[in-house]
Amino acid sequence: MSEYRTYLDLNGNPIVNTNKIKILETAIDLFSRKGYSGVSIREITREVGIKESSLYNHFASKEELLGVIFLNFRRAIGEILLPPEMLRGALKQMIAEQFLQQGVINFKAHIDDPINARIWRIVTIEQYRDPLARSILVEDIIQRTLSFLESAFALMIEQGAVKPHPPKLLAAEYQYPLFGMITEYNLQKYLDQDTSAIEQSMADHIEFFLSHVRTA
Amino acid sequence: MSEYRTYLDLNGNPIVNTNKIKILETAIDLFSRKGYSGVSIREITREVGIKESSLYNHFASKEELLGVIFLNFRRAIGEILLPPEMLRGALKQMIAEQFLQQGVINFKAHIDDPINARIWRIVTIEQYRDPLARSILVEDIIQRTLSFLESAFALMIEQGAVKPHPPKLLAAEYQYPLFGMITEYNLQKYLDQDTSAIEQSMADHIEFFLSHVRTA
DNA sequence: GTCTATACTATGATAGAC
DNA sequence: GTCTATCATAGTATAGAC
Repeated sequence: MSEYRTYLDLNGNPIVNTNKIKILETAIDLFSRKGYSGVSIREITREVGIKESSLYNHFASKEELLGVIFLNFRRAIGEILLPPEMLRGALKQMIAEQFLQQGVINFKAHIDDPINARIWRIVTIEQYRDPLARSILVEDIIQRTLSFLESAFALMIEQGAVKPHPPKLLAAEYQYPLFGMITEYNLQKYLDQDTSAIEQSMADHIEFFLSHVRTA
Repeated sequence: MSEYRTYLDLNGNPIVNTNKIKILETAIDLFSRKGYSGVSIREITREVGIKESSLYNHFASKEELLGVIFLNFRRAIGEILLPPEMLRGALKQMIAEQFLQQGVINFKAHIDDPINARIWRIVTIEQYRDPLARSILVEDIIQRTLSFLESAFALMIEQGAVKPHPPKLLAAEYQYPLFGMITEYNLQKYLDQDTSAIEQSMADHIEFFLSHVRTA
């Protein structure tokens, strides 16, 4: 259990009760391995060391438990990308290469947190069953990243750092390979396998991409 | 229900019984929307119009039912790619562009079949819970496609059609974006949404990729 | 906030008649 | 091959004592 992470409840208040945090993190672990429907309240509470009925003192239902997990994941995702209003300033201080590499560093910091990695897997598993999981995947992850990058590439073109391709195309060409590789990275971490090959692929991709689009 | 598709059982024999086929296709539909653990034998048999006990005349267990689904998906996946021994011949008759576009056509024919699209989703959902789903995803889909493309690009370089980048890098640069886009395509089809934008992205990607690697 | 006790439903699976 | 009947277990959730 991660000792110092803070979770918020559905009202936006920090969760302080130790057992409530234990329930959350146990559920995150089990859901990420077996899926929401594959895990029972009994199994969660057995692992936490409390009775089933005690769980309902903290969460109104199994579904609310998942809702709280997703709420907190949305917060964590929000921290991966720079706020759009800081984009122009950041690009003045960094060359394109640095900017994109910093993006990968930010992302790695996010996904190398075991809790985040687990919830990322829950989102993948539940995307067809649960509209909330789906909206996190589509809106908070895919669309938000692509539109952020579209703005970034538009600015890089404006600065003359990148050849004048349509920014949307550049965003797609840059990011879609990373989405695919992240999926594989996350699966390999789950299996405790070596991730150096796929990490190298990510670095190779950025280099390949930049070698074809940068003006220098 | 698709009337003319043939399924094989675990012994490799064709399944002829109508109800057994109905069970399979109902399970494929329900598993793809709710996940394996989210669907009960009762729900499947209710939809088929038989009693629970009758299902066990066709499948020894719920797990065997999923196993038969996956077995048949492996067969279907096998038909997407050209047999490796036909690669050299095909590349003599087609230019690189035609070859890659034919690949996308083959793949679209596969994934536009509703049954295949559903099982593709089941594989995604079950990849962390079920080793068989995982091996289909990793070995039959990802690794097989990448190593096929690696051979293809090596031949294209040999023919002078493509610039001499490492074939493995070319395969990754070409295919990973498509994996990401396919995931999105499959989700949009599931939601009955318009897929023209993501299809255009696939076409744009191939054009962008080729414009940077082809020698002509 | 946690417990015991309990309600009630849903689950995967089987036995045996037809 | 399908049915009725049944089983044992596991599922979510609640009431009320401490």
